[in-house]
Amino acid sequence: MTRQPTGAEDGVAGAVAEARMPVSFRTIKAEILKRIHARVWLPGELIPGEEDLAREFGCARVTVNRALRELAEIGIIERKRRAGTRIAEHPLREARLEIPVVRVEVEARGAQYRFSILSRKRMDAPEPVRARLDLPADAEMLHVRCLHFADNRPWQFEDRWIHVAAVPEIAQESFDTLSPNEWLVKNAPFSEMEIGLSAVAADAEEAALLGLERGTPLFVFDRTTWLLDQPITHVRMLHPPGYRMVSRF
Amino acid sequence: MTRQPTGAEDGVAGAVAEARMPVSFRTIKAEILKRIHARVWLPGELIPGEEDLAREFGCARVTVNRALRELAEIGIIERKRRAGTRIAEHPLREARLEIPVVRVEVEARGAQYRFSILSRKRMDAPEPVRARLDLPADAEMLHVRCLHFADNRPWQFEDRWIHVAAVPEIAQESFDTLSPNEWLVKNAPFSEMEIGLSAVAADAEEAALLGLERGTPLFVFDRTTWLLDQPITHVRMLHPPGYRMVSRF
DNA sequence: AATTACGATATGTATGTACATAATTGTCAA
DNA sequence: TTGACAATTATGTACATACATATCGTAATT
Repeated sequence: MTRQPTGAEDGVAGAVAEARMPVSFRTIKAEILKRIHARVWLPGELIPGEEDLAREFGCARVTVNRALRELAEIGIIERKRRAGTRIAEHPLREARLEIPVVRVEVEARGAQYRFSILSRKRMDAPEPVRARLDLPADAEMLHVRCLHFADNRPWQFEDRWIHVAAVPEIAQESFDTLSPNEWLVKNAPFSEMEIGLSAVAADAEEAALLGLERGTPLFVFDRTTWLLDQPITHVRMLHPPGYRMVSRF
Repeated sequence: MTRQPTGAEDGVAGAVAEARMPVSFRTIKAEILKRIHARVWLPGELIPGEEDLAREFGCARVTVNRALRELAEIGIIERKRRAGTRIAEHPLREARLEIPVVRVEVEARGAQYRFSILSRKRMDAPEPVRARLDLPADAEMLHVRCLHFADNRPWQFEDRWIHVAAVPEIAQESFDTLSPNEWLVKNAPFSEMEIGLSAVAADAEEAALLGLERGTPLFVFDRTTWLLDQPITHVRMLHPPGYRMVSRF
């Protein structure tokens, strides 16, 4: 290929003695943050346009654009087409919470993973579950209870309801190699999900299963998923104290 | 944010020969997602290189690059320099957790917000806090404890450590109009953050402050923030039972 | 005065090009 | 066999350029 439509690059030959290191978009991000912090630019204030910044930093506008775009993505600044870029007044930011497969999560800590199915049967879902999934009373549901272990110590108690019609293949699945969690992740793509995080006191059964005293605080992670408006599953996952869900960014 | 319909959405397939509308990186993202969903490309599988995809879509490599970069950012695919791009094995989906200012969060529920500073003094931080912030023992720290109310009922107990050197202006702040939370959000931008979610039993003091029995399960939300490697603050927020952090997407 | 049309302007995105960088692979020597 | 090193290659990023698009302000029109 090797076309050279511009071929310009005229003056270069004789003029430039020192080679300028290209300015990275990272450098620019850092500099912008520094200025915000140093109160050179105050919240709500309009900052110079991309063109100006590019001139100031001695780089291309696209480079400034990328820096500003990424800052806007994490809510540090706000941009509008004709209006320009301004420092966010209320940098309401969002964290991204990674939701791994339980097995991977356990193994990532260097522990040995194991799970055991406590029960698996078709039955009518209780009202709260039906309501969350928005399903009629007679919808065929599969109820699976499963205990996940890390180094043979209870790690998570999973209480799951599956809408059979949405994942018919699950009828044949016995979960003897893959946990319901992993099976669904691999076999049932979803487009929407709602997660809830909270804390509760262990009831008698939960305490017994997790090997804890009744009333022990449990970390609750519940999740409901849909594929294009069709409810797939609702799961409630309980963790013993000490568990910490982390996200860094 | 920053969505726009593009209006393009051309059939792509193959027919369009003349007068090509530029292919948007959005189009490419969508197409890639479609292929993953349709199992054209399976988890773990290597997909064609940027050059090939650019040729296939009839666009510049940079455009494909942007599409793939953004998909990699949300964990859909994984990229390595010499190795190429592959579909993520464990489509560990991630939830976006919005982290509003407490006041806004309370007011959004139609409740009346109020807060009260329990203590505010300079003191050495305990070892765990220092460790998390990666600060030496003699770093000057400000410790602030604050109770947030919704309709006069305790909503959150905030226990915060601030690295004074990172936010010197805080020395003069008395927090009589803005809570530490809101003050920092407005005045101390950060570039990195780590959040942790867990459950604990209320100790005697926490129980007293929140008007609960000792041992009651509390939902814990802790957050540490940095601005370019400089630690800013570490905060631990405790919520009474009933609190549920939700995220839908 | 209210409404509409339009031009100016800042951001948004696509392209071709070039070079940088990381990581795998092949090659050769110890 | 193994370790060092170079060649190869896919991704990562920068640049100049061009055009697209959303808006704001203002002028023209109703």
